[in-house]
Amino acid sequence: MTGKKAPPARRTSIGAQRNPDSQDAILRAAEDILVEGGLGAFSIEAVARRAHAGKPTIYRWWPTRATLLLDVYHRQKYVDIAPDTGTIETDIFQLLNGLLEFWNTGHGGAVFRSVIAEAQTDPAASKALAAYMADRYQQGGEIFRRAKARGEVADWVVPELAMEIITSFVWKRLLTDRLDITPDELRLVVRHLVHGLRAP
Amino acid sequence: MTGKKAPPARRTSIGAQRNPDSQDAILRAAEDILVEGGLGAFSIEAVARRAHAGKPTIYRWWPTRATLLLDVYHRQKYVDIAPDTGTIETDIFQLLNGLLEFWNTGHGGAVFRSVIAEAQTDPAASKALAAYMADRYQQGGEIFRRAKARGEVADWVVPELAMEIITSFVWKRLLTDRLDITPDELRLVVRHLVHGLRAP
DNA sequence: ATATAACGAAACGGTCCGTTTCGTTCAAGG
DNA sequence: CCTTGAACGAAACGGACCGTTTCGTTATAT
Repeated sequence: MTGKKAPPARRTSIGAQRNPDSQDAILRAAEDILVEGGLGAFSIEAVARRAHAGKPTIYRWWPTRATLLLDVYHRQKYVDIAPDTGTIETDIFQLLNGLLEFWNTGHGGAVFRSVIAEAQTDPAASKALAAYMADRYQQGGEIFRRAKARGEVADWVVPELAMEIITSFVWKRLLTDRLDITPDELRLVVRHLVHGLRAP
Repeated sequence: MTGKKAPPARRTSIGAQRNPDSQDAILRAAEDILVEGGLGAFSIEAVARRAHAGKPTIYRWWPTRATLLLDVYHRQKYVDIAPDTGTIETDIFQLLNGLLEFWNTGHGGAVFRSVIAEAQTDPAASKALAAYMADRYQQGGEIFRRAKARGEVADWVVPELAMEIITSFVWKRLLTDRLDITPDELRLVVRHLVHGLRAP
């Protein structure tokens, strides 16, 4: 819960400039609706009602549903994408575990699911998501660059591609409502990824 | 393209029983709309218009949007989920390559994307998708059972989990509009999965 | 002091929702 | 053979949300 109504009375213009109170109220209302009712309940009308804001105010600053959604998403503060524990296997475990915790405990999971779903309909959301993911892969790829420098991972490993591979499993779990992964299960998954499937 | 209008004139009741012509027309119209306009264009109204069907006829047989969507999806005929080439690496390559071709060349990709997106909103769709996936993992897990019998993959590998892992990468690519994977790239991905990321 | 822009509220025409009402066509059962 | 009942397409319903416009108010920027 991020709260519902900060000013009890009517909020109004503060002159010829954007009202940060309105902005906050709208983003908070949007997040609350998304978490409580999912993407199905997420409409501009509903956000406007809950935030006690006018629809034109929302449309002025967020021209589409997707931009508002992405703004809610970006307000979430994220986990460490490139932990440095000294070994690649624990790095990956830590990364995925942090991601799962972020999705499970906060509102991150519900919001991110919605962004992905929106991207299946709205090309702008799709593009924004792609750009965001590319950036994450670039940053997170650091754990593989370090591991390659240590001689720990094979030289044919492409850091960005490896990042994409190791995160795709938890993506799928997020989208199929099966985020209840125990640390033991996660360790097994990481083992699959690091050591491969071959017999020793 | 599955065509648009089979009977040029008005289609009517054939008595106190379901009219298969109407059923076909509705499913074809639904698929066409989905492929042409995506999930955003997919409404019961639009399907009824295009199929020259009454809305009550659709609601009678498909109580929700999700059930119609899933029916369209299930009409797609699918690829071999458990190829048997003799080695696990080529088995996996063949499996993923078939999946990519199915998604890229036919309508399978567009339809499946929509099903996943719908599952983020509709709990019924989510449940149906989960059941379908569990079944696919069970069937596809056969390639790992065979490989374990050959002593080719490690004995700690869980077939169903391994299936989930190897398919999650292409899932993510489907959902982020990046299915343009060359055979070389795919081979590299499979290499990641089979041999792991470690240095030899 | 005036021009300008953001604000919330209310209302607009339009689309889709899910349902009901109608006249029809025809299989099933007495 | 003839009545009953169910499925059919069409049309219309109230309701929700869309994206936009119109309004009176507020206060910054010039």
